[in-house]
Amino acid sequence: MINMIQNAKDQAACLAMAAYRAAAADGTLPQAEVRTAPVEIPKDTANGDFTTTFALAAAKALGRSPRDIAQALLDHMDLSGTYFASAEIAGPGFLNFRLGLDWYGAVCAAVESEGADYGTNDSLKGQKIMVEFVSANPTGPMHMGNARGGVLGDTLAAVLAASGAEVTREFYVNDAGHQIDKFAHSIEARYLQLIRGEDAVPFPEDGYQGEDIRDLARAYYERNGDKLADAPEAERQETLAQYGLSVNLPKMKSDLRRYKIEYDNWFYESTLHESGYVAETVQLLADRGWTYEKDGALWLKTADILRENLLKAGKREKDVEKLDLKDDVLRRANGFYTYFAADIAYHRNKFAVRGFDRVINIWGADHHGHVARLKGALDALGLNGTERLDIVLMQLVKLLRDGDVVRMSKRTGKAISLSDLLDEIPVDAARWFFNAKPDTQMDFDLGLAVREDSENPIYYVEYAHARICSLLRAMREEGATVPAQADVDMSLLSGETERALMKQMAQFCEEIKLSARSYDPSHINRCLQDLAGCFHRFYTACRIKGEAPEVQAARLKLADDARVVLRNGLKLIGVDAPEKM
RNA sequence: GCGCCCUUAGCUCAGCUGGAUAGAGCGUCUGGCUACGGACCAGAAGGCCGGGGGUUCGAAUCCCUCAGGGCGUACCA
Repeated sequence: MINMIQNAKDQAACLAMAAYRAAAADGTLPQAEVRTAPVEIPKDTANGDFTTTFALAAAKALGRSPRDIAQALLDHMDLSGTYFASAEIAGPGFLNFRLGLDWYGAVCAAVESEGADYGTNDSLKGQKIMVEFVSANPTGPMHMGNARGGVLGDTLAAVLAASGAEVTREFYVNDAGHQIDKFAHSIEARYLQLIRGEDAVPFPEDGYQGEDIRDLARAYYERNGDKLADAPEAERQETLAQYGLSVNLPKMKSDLRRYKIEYDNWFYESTLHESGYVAETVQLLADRGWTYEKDGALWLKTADILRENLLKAGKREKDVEKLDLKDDVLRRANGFYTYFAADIAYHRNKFAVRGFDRVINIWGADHHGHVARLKGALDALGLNGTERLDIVLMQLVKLLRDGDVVRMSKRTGKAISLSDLLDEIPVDAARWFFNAKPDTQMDFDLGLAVREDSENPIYYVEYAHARICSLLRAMREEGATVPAQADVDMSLLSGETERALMKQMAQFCEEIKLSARSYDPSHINRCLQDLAGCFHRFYTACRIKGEAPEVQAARLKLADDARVVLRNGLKLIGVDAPEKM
């Protein structure tokens, strides 16, 4: 919970504001409405640890040059008892602060006192959030897109939880509807082909062609023989579909577990249909006047809903007219509900029944046309989907092997599945690489991911952790122990590399918060890479073993602190922190 | 056609709510341990931030426009 970056920023802002008030009080600066002093970290830390642009921003309102304002602030500022050792004016009017030893000591103290919880914050405290991700069709194996979505969802859930939210990870099982019929028809055809011969039974035109369908039919046949051959068609299809799901779902669960993803809940679409919740939800939309019948089907007035939302969001009327918005079918002429209807019911359930404050879905970018429609439908139900439902769209993955595009698995000749991927590369490498910014198209190089050298960033980070563990082992053998922070003389850790390391340890807290806020946990990867770099540089510059006892103790403590932060960060993204490599 | 996303170093990408000389990693080149793990470290070269306009003290960042790439526009899921 302790975030020393935030604390320092707050303090710098207070100092600047207090200085301004003092300067205004004695007439050095004119009185004006100035609410806050923005504080940031300079790009080039040679300019200081923190800076405020107060003087630049207020120049106009105060009618003075930025440098004059900054000088007046400096003249009215008292740094005693603060985290800062000095302040100075630079450039066009920046006021730069330099941190003192107390701040660095506070960072190390926070790592010591919080341990495995170090880095967490409470910015989302009290919020009940669901992250729904992967939710792959259970009619076949999971593919590469699911690999990326799996990591993103799982890691996003982790940083949200680390920000204080009560998080539920959910998998939505599409075990109903059209694609299950297709699944049933496909297995049925393969099953009957086994009994009557390939030529005697036509395969449905839009059926699933994959080898896995044949495998399911064969497995059922081997276990149960031809007992379904003369059964009524509906019963045969239902039995085979259920059999297929009973094989596929455990396989998906085990593949995901192998990927280190554990869900809190698997939610079955079929339950929404069986309980009448889909029908009830559609009825509710009808009651509210959002539906109409045409050509035997029941339609949702999506166009009206979207138009209203767009105008509310500030779009111009003529731009909205150009969009050619269309309505959606909720119940087909054949009486069956569409996927969209079920999806509305599912999301109504998340908010209205299970009481989530916020719902985040990870979707492939190819579904983006669906986003506004689903949000709008929830708005129409009075559930404020526009505000409370967030869809993270992830661009698709282009798979490469040493620079060449890979489409098919060498072994099976089919699209690469999640389990193929994990056969080829270590799970930690997959998790590291797929934790990338969702909205950029991504090249994933299998050759790079398995390479165990400096080209592969994951080893750089893991190596830092293993190196520290190795040091600690060696020191333990010599009888040296990691001291308590209270016994560390911080003035012995005032070198450039030590300071940089401690600052990066503090920055970790910010990155978790930022990852949660921006729904982009890849900040953690970069932060860890930087942290590992800080450690390696410190370790190269500063010997530990054999130094004077107080120096050795202080540096050993710092190394151990770095180990804790590295481990916490790797845990967030689901990568092991190895003690040896 | 219309809409959404993307474009920063040779490659993969950072750049948070506009701030100082646009940063990392890899690759390339040059260096560095008889001492804690060289899977490391130091240094160098490498850029009209896709093009063009605008907004302002100040733009990679905000607005407009053009170009290139991806995706979508179903009584599919």
